[in-house]
Amino acid sequence: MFSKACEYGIRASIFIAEQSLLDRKVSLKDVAEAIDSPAAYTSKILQKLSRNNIINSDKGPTGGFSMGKKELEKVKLSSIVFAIDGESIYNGCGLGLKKCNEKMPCPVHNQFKMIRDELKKMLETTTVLSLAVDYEKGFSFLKR
Amino acid sequence: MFSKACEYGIRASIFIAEQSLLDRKVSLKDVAEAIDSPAAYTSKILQKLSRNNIINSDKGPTGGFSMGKKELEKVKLSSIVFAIDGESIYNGCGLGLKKCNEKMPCPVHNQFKMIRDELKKMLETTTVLSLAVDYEKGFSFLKR
DNA sequence: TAAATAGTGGACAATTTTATCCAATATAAA
DNA sequence: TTTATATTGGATAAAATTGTCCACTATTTA
Repeated sequence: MFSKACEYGIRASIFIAEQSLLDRKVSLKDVAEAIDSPAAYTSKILQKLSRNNIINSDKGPTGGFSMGKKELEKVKLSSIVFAIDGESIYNGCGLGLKKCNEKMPCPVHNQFKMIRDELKKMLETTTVLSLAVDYEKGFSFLKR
Repeated sequence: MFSKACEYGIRASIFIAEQSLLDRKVSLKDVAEAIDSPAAYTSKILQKLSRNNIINSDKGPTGGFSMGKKELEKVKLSSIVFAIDGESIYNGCGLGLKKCNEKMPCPVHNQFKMIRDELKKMLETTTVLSLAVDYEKGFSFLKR
């Protein structure tokens, strides 16, 4: 469904969000351990999220990654997916045709449209904050 | 959503099905041209479909690929996806966790389950035959 | 101002996926 | 039985994705 990079990105964001709720900045190492991902690769992904204003990053001692109140309130899963995987999830044809629309649809255009629209709605309405709160309560897990 | 191989596989199956409705066998070249895919790569995919009894393949002159009446009636998209991409679409965790279930869910487990179940239902109820019939009527396209 | 810390950026490596090439096999028709 | 045709299987190659390494920059604290 998503690229590995995107999966790491979502998991990392949830962890950073949760720690930010507790007023804690986290280091790259913290993140990689919390979500069980390769640190250096995760670093690249966090850079992307940072450039897209989804998370903050601060250098130097006492530095690390965090999310501000504003970000916590407004960041949806869709922002993360878009920042990392682009809009192919929404636009791309299910059968890989370059052009595929109502006028000239691939054979499964309508069937896929249904699913895709559901997915889109889900991503656009699910906040990282809500996922972080559940995670904080121990209702969900970021590794294993 | 699916691998490129799987996209080619679905498109190829629809084309072969449609031609079989007209009692025509098609060659690898025919398929590759009809769905605009690399021939040699498509060959590997057709082999996989053939071994999974989704299509027939006959060697020699007058050989080619085809689908029998039985196959035409029973082959669903799910069979093709399973033959090529395996069951990761159904089982795999949306966030890439090795273990993810009701007891120990990833943060988006339930949200993804909804979408995935819809997708599964769609794949399991959509026959290649129905897609081939639409394609035959000019309602849908396999390239561009 | 020096030292220690933490993210950044760029080059590089491994793996997986996608794609190509060609000799071998099977088969139909002449 | 020879020839032509079409798929098969194996080896390779190219491209994309995933993952690693290391020197550099920024920043805090002593």
